[in-house]
Amino acid sequence: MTSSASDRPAGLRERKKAKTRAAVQRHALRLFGEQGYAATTVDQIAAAAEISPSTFFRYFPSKEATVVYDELDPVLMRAAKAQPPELSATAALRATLREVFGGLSPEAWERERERQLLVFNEPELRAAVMEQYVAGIQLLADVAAERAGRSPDDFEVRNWAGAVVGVLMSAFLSSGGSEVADHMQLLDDAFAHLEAGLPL
Amino acid sequence: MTSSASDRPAGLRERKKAKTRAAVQRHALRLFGEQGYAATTVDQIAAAAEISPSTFFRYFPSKEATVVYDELDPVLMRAAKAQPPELSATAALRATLREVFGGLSPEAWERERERQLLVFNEPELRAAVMEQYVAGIQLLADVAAERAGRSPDDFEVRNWAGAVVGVLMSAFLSSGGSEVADHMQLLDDAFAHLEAGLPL
DNA sequence: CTCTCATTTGGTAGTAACTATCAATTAGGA
DNA sequence: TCCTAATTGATAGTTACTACCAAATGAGAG
Repeated sequence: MTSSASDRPAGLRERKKAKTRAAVQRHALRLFGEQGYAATTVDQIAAAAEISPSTFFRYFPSKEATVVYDELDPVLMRAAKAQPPELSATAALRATLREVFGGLSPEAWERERERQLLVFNEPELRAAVMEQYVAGIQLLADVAAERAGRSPDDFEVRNWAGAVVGVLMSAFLSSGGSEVADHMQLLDDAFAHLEAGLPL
Repeated sequence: MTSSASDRPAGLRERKKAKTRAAVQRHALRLFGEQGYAATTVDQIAAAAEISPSTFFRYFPSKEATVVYDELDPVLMRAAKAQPPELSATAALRATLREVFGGLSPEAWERERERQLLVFNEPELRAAVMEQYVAGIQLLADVAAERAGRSPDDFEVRNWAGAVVGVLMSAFLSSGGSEVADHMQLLDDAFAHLEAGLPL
């Protein structure tokens, strides 16, 4: 590689690939919504997107991946790292969520909501998304560790990350398909409750 | 059904079924350990247990189920409900875990540890187990709600359950295959940290 | 003990998610 | 314009899982 391919206008090739990828995902989500996840075959998705089934698997490693892929993860990471260091781990997290989700376009929100609705109702997908949450433990632990000047393997750091992810999971499960603003408020309340030691 | 089949010496039929079920699971776990989960086919398991592949699926709904099935869940539930009502939700949980896991036979421990090791190393299985954890949120919320005289849908109750499950997940992930006693101690420390509001 | 009936079993055929591979096409640069 | 490398489509296979039917087998009635 003589020059990084991560910038510049991007050749026709790259643009076409991005477009195909987006089209596949769009048709997949549409078909899942219309017929249900299990009832939709990869062949149908490929046909709708006008590619061969072989090509489908070149763009997505699995049928699940069309739903599970989360474009927000890197954005969240960057926002988290940019929080002022004097904030506590939980406070920084709350600020990050407010920042990223607050700055989301209405269409992005709508897509996100549809995705969640789908994932919520299909057991297979729920399992896949939970894997993402588990990966999230690691990510959160990394960020919190750096902020606190501790190791990501530190017991308390990992414990914090686990509890946070648990709270997120629970919030996600409770609010099957509720309103957006409510959801933000709910998360904020949840973290406040967590910081208070979860009194019942 | 003129009389419940849940007691009495149990006919030859029932005994045979239980034996077959156990044999299938035993061979499955053995093969998974020897060759890895993905590399072991259902046909191999069936052959080892001397049944047909069809019959395998009559005993277990999926290949996953041979590993994921958790015989401890009902025991935990009963122990949790038997805790004195003056304990806080978290204290009751800690007591329950100490009780159930403390009273486990060495063989049961060994089996449990092997299962966890397997699940820990196979992504597919991890996803399946996550589903269990999700179900666990509901169970915990139910028990805690009854104890606190609140609804299982109560926001704080669900939040507590989510955080607890998150802590369990994290502890489970951190300690890939450590010693048993250590694991108990670790869990206890984790819950103490949680009750203190997770200070870093 | 024997006959019958419901349950259990094995086999066959099929579907759908992937994987590996190879030949044909196509974009980009010399 | 031609060469090279990336992208694609098609073909053939594997594996988890389902639906179905026919043979075997345990349980109870006579």
